[in-house]
Amino acid sequence: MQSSLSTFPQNRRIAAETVCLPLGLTPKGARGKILNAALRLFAQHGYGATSVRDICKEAKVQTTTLYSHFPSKERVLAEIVQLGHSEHLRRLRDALLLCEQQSPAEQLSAIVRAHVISHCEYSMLAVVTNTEMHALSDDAVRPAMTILQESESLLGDVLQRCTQHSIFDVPDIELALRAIGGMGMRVAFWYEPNCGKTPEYVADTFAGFAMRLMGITNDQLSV
Amino acid sequence: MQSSLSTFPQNRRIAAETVCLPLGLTPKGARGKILNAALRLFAQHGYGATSVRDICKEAKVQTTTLYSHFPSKERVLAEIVQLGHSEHLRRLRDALLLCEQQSPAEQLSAIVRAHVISHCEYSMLAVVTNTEMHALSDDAVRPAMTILQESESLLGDVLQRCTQHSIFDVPDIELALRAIGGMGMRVAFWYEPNCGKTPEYVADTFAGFAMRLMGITNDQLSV
Amino acid sequence: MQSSLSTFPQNRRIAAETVCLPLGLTPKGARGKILNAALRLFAQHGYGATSVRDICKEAKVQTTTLYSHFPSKERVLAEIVQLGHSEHLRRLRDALLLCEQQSPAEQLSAIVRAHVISHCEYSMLAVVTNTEMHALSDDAVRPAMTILQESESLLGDVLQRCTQHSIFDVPDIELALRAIGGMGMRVAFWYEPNCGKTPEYVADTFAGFAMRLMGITNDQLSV
Amino acid sequence: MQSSLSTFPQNRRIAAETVCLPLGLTPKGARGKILNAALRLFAQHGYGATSVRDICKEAKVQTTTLYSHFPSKERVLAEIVQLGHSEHLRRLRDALLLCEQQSPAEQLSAIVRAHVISHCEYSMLAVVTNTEMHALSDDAVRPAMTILQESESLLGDVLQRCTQHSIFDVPDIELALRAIGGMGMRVAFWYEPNCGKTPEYVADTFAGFAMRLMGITNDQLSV
DNA sequence: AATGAATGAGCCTTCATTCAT
DNA sequence: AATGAATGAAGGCTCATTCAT
Repeated sequence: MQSSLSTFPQNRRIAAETVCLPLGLTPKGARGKILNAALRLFAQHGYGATSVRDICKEAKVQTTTLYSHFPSKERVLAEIVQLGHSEHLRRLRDALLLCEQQSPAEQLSAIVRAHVISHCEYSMLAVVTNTEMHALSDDAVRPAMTILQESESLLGDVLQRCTQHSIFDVPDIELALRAIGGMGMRVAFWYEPNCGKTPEYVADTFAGFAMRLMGITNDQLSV
Repeated sequence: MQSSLSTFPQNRRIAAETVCLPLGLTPKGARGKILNAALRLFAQHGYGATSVRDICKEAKVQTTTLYSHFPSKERVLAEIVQLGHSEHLRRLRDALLLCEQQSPAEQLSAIVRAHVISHCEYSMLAVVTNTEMHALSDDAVRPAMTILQESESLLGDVLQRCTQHSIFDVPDIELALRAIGGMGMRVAFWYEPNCGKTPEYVADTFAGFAMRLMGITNDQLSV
Repeated sequence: MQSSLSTFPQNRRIAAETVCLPLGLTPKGARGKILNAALRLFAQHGYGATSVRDICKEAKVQTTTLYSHFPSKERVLAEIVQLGHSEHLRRLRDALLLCEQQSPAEQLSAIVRAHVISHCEYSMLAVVTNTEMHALSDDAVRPAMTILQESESLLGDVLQRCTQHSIFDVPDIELALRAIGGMGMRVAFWYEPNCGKTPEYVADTFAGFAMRLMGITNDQLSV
Repeated sequence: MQSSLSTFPQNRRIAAETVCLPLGLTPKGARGKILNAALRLFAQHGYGATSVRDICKEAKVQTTTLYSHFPSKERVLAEIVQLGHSEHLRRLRDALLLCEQQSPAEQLSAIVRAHVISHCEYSMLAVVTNTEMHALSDDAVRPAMTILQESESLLGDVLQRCTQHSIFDVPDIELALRAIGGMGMRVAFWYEPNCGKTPEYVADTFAGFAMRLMGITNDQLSV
């Protein structure tokens, strides 16, 4: 078991190295190169430890080019954070749409799976989104914060619906929400494509964890 | 349910505001004032966004005084990180020592409780310890990393022992470890003394979550 | 005779005040202004006692402008030192080229004259080049050192050739080299345009000194 | 011949490494240790590049101990410079006293010998004395300057007396003074005990050089 | 859009020095 | 004398950003 558990692998922040922005959401040209470069550097070294020069060197553009695409370094981060939360919300929503008519248990499973998979696939985005938000000013975070709260409401609502079915039995729904949300968020820090597990496998397993945590047993599920 | 779930409250990083270093571990005099000030600022704004001048203003000492106690800003962080991991490990160890002779289930409960309580009580320390490690050089992280891995081994060993009892049923012990560890770590970000729940209550609830996650039911426990 | 002999006049280091970089070698724009300012300040107060801010104030540029032209304060000095040694070597070479076919005595006279004149005309450069080299790191001095040794070899070779003519009579050629080199180097410290002597006059006189020092008499010369 | 001529050996400033303050003039106790340490460091790295902490570490005393012996770092240098010029003057005087009744030629030889020998034996002192004087304030240099001028007058007077004898023939006595003084001063930079020549040998040779430079021939001398 | 030079604030750190003890 | 902690100024250097071109 030993160090396979290490939450901070060699680079002590995020295990993944290559996966960056969701392809569909990456702008073309300089803008996209800058966002991808910034994402990687923010994820690996943090916003504060990354200079505009660093970003531009990584993106292979001039320093001043960045300023013709973004008004400030902060806006680069804001864009990434926004993009991260948006994509996350979109995934949760899409997952729920596919099982609207099904049982709360199915919905719980679906939303946790979506939550986990997006933290595996866009781990860099998730790490930056979750750990560098404090570098943004009040005005700059507000939109991202709104989206974040919507995502949390989505999960919260599912849990709420679960409590209305007797097969669930959860002592504190708020804590359950935090526990399920938290275990999924951490995935972004340790998951990496070569870790031997597929995103789907991790997602299935974590969905099972969430179900159990909510007081449902495998036996009950399979019934 | 609403925004009470927000993982990033007003300061968008850590909810707690006052609790700092463990009392027993705080050095006397300027050294202690500096560590506490740095801890608070690192927790709230991050290492990179905190200047030595900021720390000294908060600690009400001169910048040169800081340098007569620490050789560099990096060493201030290193000391905090080390202290955080040490205290965490100590708590896990102490908790396990008290139930050495008891069942794996009791041990699991005890270690998760210790894990969660220390993330409630020393939330700032936990946040810095877990999110600012990447700012340290290889040499500076090494000792803290060693302690961190020991803590993880401790929890991993308990989980391993659980699998040898038929009342547990866990599909992937490594993922269980990450899930249990992760949900506890996130506690530091949202817990704050006035949130309406005591550390003990949160700890008990999370210990229950962990137990369920490992496939044990309340019924089985009470037997 | 009195104090006109003082080797350390009013500013106790170098008598000259205005002459700076060789015109032909001065880069245009900010780079040239910085080099000239640094040269004057290094000559007058030394490298260690001159701050980057001092240089920039003298050059009337921002400190950051300096850093867009030079990677460090050390490189500013390195550039000056290199430039000084290069120009010195060039002068010695040019002088020798003009009398390649002539007698060793003519060559000795020519090289000493060149040595002295360049120490008169570029006295600041010579002072910095000769007294501030120790502030450079091993890597930074190496190129300048190479040029310096080439200059010394040039003079040494001339002396060597002199010994093969019976009109010369020198007990220790190495010491003769050091004496002739040394008396020329010191010129940079006391010579200044208003001292009442032209560089040519000083050079002629010192060339005569060198000749005598090598054991040749005026009588023999005129023969 | 080649690099044996290098005026800036490996440490690029002074060849000598061990010889420090004249034994007889070194104060006992902490004061002496501090002066010797400062001398070595000033000689090797320059006054500006040597910190009070450096001096104290080298002298193996506390930083504050220095301040109970000297009012400032500048006074440490002032003391060394003064001591250097005093010792130099004393040596010139003593040498002249021994040949007061003899010919100007004997006197010239004697004073040049004393000049050179003291630059060999106290090379560190000479280097600091000659290259770091500019770091002193006007008030702090004045006494040393007075002594320096006295030394120069001593040599100047000897040269003056030489001109009154027809065996000498010097075109410009001021330049002769600068040449003879200068070649002797440079000795401190390259002489070191293991260079293969004794101070006496160097002194004799340089005295011969000075004599020739003044227009006197060996033949005339031996007559 | 893109370029190269420039800007001014601020970074971490070290300096010489002082003061109670 | 000697100590350890403290002081305030200044050190070299990098930052995000702007502006003519």
